[in-house]
Amino acid sequence: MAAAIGALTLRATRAGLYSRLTSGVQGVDATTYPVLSGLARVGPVTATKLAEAIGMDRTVATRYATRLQEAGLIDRRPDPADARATELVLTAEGERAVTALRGAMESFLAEEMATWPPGEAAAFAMRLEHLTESLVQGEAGRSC
Amino acid sequence: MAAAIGALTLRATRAGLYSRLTSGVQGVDATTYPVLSGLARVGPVTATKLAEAIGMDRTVATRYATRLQEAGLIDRRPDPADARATELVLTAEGERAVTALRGAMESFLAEEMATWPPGEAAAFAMRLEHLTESLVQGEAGRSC
DNA sequence: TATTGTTATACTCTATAACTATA
DNA sequence: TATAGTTATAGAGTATAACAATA
Repeated sequence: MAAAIGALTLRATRAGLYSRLTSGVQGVDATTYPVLSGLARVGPVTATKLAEAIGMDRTVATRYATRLQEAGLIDRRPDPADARATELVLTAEGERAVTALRGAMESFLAEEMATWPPGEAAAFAMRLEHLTESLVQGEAGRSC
Repeated sequence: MAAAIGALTLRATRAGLYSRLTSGVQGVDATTYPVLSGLARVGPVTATKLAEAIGMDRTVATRYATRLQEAGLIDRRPDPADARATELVLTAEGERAVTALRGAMESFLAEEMATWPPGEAAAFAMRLEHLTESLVQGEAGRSC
């Protein structure tokens, strides 16, 4: 179990997964992927809030957002409620990219879980999610 | 499920896990951890073979091995069968460090899995291992 | 000629600090 | 004064290439 977690969190594994997912989509790479998928998950938000949501530094998030904007996948618009804030939103092309990325991930998972007993996938996902939360919380707790 | 995998493979999560594990052990950090634990797993090997085993570049493995050697955790000895090769081995202090690291990981996992139904842990570990293998193999296969 | 170990170099990613504009 | 966004700078990590020694 420890070995499996170790292997899954290896930089090479992570980089391999992301680059495989993004290889078919123009304008996205392993580093900008979390920003794009995060934006798709939480909807239009400011860069600071998005950075918090995906566990990334503000400055990195804004830089990657600029890259994605240059690629035409996301857009910036002023927040009507706060003139300081800028909201990030997916463009139509960005939506298509996200759809493609999700499709690639889902087809991989479907293939992987094809032989699993019914109902196992949900239980596995729940445990994996909880495990990750514990890891993140444990880290956050350490700074207190 | 995709979200759980995404979160687990996030750089921040990985860095957090590794730095938490290694925070109590002198001479090991998040970057040298895979080298040390890999060496403990596969036994005395050359830097090139160790790098392959843990999915890391040869040059990076040798540099991190040097760091670990300077910290007194591993040692280099000539391979009797091949004068070109140098075998990496754990020192007594390195063995103690690995034991401490494994203990930290296992206590975390034990705490996490305390509420799981009996037998679930083994099934979960098996599926997680298989999932990771598929990710790695899929990446390797792409280069052919 | 190929391989091992290593070092040098350049490149990318990340983080700290600082700046501007607005609340 | 504090916060959002951004940019600049420095530091760490990684990968490509090249070297000497040996198979």
